[in-house]
Parts: sequence; C-alpha cells; structure tokens
Amino acid sequence: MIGNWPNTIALVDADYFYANCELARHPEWRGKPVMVLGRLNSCILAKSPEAKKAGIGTAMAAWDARKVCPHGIFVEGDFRYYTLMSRRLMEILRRWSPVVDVYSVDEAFMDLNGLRGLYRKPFDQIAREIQHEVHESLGITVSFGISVNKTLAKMAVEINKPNGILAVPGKGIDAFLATLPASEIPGIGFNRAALLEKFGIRTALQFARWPQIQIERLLGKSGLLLWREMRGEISFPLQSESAPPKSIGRTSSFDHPISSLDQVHGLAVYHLERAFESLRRNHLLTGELVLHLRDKEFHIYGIPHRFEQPTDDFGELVSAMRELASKIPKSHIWRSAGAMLVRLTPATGRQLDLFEDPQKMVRSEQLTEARLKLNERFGRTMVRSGTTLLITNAKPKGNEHRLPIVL
DNA sequence: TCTGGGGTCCTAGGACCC
DNA sequence: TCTGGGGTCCTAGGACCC
Repeated sequence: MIGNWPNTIALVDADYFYANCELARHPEWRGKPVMVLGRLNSCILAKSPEAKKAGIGTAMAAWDARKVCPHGIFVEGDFRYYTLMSRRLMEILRRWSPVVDVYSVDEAFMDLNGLRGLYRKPFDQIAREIQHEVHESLGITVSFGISVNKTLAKMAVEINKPNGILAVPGKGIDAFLATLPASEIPGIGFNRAALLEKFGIRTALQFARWPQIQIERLLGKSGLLLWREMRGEISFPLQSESAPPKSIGRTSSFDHPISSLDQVHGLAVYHLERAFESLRRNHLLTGELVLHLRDKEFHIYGIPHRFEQPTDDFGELVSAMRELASKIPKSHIWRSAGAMLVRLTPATGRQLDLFEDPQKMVRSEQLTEARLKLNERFGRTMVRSGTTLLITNAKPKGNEHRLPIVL
C-alpha cells in the first residue's frame, strides 16, 4: 500500500473470539457449527462461521439455537480462559507497536505510525505477519482494519472478516463511505439510524457531507465527534494507559421471572460479593451502592445508597444492601437483579474517621482478607453470605463436593 | 430486538441559590 | 413572597458499545 498516510491506526479484531478460542483447544471441532453459551445456557454469545451459516443469530436464545442447529456443538463459556487468551493476544500486539489501546476483550487499536519505516514493509504486509504470528502462537485468527482514525479503522475491519485485512487511506474514505449505510457507523445504533433516516440520511457518506450544525442539532456532541471522524479528522485519540473503572456492576437473570423479595435480595447479595471482589482487586473504594433490578417488561430500576465515606468494607456493603432490599417496589415480577458500585476512588491512604472504632475496623478488615483469600484458592463461591443460599442461581460450580463457608 | 452481562458517555431537567 | 433571570450541581435514564 503506497499512499498518503498522515496518521495510521489499525483495529485488530479477533474473529468470533470465544468460539475461536474453543476451536484453538478443540481442533477436532473445526468445520463444525460451534456455539458458546452464557451462564445457565441462556443465549448464544459467540458462534463459528458454520453456525452462522446454519442460521444462528446474535444473542439468540439457547433453546431456539438448538432447534435451528440440532447437531451443533454447544459449550458453556469459559471466561477465565478467554481472558487469558486475550492477554496473550495483546502481548503479541505490543511487541509490534508500543501503543496498543485495548478496546475490549477481543479488540485493540494499534498505532502504526512509523512502523512502515521501522520494519521496512508496507502496512498490509505488517498486518499479514502479525496475523501469522497470532495464529502460530494462539491458534486463532484476527482481522485488521487500517485507516486514519479509530472509527474508520473499526468500520474497515468489518468488511473482510474473518482473517481479513482492509486498508482505507485518506483518499479512499469517500468511496468507502458511499458503500455503507449510516447505521454501520459505530455510535449510530438503532434509534439514531431511524432518526437520520427521517432526514434522508441513509449512507455513511451522506452523513459525512451533512452540514455540521444540523448533525449537532440531531445527535448532539457525540454525533459531532463521529461526524468529524467520518471526515478523516481525529475525535478519539489513542490511549495506551487503561483508565480505572468508573463503576463495577454484576447482575444476572433468574431462571424465570419471580416476585419473591427474598430471592431478589439473595441474588443481589451474591452479585454484591462478586462486585466487591473486583473492587478490592482494583484497589478502589466505593461511594455508592446501587441495587440494580429489571422487571418482566425490561424496565430498569436502580435503588441507590450513598456512603458517608468511600468504603471497601464488605460488612458495610451488605448491611446497606439489606436496607436497599426493603425499598424494592412491591408486587412486581422481576427478571434480573444485581449490585453496582459507583463513585469509585483509589484506595490509597484511606482516612480514619474520628468516630470509627479502630479495633472494629481491623477485625472487619481481617475477615474481608480471609474471605478474599479463600475464594481465590477455592473458587468464588467458597465463602458466601447466608443470604445467597436463598437462591438457586448462586450454586457453586465445580465445588459441589465442598461445603461452602457461610457467614 | 422478545433480549446476556459488563460497561461508557451524554443530556434534560429538577433542586437550589442569589 | 405567585414572581424574574441566571447560574450551578446533581440525578435519572437514554443510547450505544462489545
């Protein structure tokens, strides 16, 4: 690829990642429809190209998928393994470019500026070699989209999947955008696409050519940022340092919608423990706990509790959750429940409240540490709050032979 | 779209102040 | 206090992403 490249960014996207990871460790499944399911075999999270060909859609319910593709291979997701594979993928990318901006478990932006001179190869050749190295080391395929900014690179990667490469240089942007509907612009979802349609904007190129002021009126600030990227400018710079999370949430659905407040509380506490462990691992304090609920009609409720001081004390979180549970609206049918920790701050040098009892704090701290260590060694559900025994979803997995320690 | 779980960012509008 | 304008802060919830 020769041409004018004022700024060059690649989006590396692992193809059908979870399913690809399963194929990497089960080569005997190659060529067959393979589907990765969420917890409780709920819905399809990833599928091999053969499964897609058989008519399996995104987020299809598992029971539908089994009807559509009765001879397919169904496997429950193993997220520890996928996370490990993701880390190894990112390590390989970092060996090629010092600036790797991890976007999700299966995608990363790479800064390619200067690499053409460094490796004395055109960009597409560099991409080919990275694909080869990833396949040799991990057994999975990745696709490359190469362009002048993040949004265009992301749109380019979708075209030649799997194991593809597509480069869109500055001069080729308009021709590229003319072929795509506006809904293919990441950031233009179902609702915004419908709105644009009303104004006669159908293709990505029409979007890019629409007057700035009108785009801003229709889609606000975020629309304007996208509009600039469609014109080859940079709204979203690369960031190689990953920012600490702003919120930590854990939720899940019940087997079937329920009305029992005890069960809602139980599931919320179970997820509170999971969220709490992530809070500790990230060395953060939380300033607010939100009991997160979703009813039968998919309506979302959040019941908040603010702490006087940011905390990472599990006992304090559990009693706050108990209080929140008493505020759950009555006579609703609930579909999912969980816990969200927000207003996160770094846990360095926590202040000791004057009125706080230091001994009590130390004891609580010791209990928390012991809980974390046990769960790390024996799996998450080794030490649990008694409340979670009220629910069926929170049964320990793989540890059935052990008796959980209940607090 | 009939739908899983984990996130981020933006905006409208209410509460409150002078 | 029935009546302005202007500002800030905060919250809920929408929209989007993988």
